[in-house]
Amino acid sequence: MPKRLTRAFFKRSVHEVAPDLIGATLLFDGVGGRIVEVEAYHHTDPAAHSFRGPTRRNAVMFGPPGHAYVYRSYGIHWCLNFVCEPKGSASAVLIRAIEPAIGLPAMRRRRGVVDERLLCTGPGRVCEALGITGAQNGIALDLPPFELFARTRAAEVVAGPRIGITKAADKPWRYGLKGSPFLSKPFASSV
DNA sequence: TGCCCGATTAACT
DNA sequence: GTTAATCGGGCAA
Repeated sequence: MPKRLTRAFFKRSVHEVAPDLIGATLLFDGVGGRIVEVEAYHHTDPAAHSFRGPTRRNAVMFGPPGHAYVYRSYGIHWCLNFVCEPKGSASAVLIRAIEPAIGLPAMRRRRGVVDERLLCTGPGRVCEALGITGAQNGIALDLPPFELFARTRAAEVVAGPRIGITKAADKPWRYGLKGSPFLSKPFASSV
């Protein structure tokens, strides 16, 4: 049986937690799969929502680690983050893609597509497939309906520049499972 | 207050 | 390749 991730797992820098999440299993209300792509947003990072201080939207980022930060992107989509580091540091990991494994019918119904590669490849798609909305903003990651399990085997993690940002776009803070067909975009570097 | 832009996606030409 | 959908935050006026 895989080991559950506790709140202590998130009491570290996003730059440690983010690569460790690759290969971990994320379930929401019994639906989900392995995390194959994430991005780290440190509070000193100009691209992070928390960079300019607390607002009503990003308040959860300034709270305790091990909780979900869910925000609306482009006024349309929901994006799921895991808050990291000691309380107040305001750093988080964006969940960008999942390999669908459990609850495929529910994901297909919510997404309105059949192709597995279109179910959870992208931050907005992950939330739609799992049924996550702003209603889940601030809830704990170690309690239902969330279930998180550590990876059972070592994962080959690749890193590269983050997607869809203009500030600090050169920083290689996007992490992925090497060779996964469920990445939202391929990683440039091989080997 | 008003205007521009953004951690996106799907549906166009 | 481009563009619409749609809203919170930052910043100028």
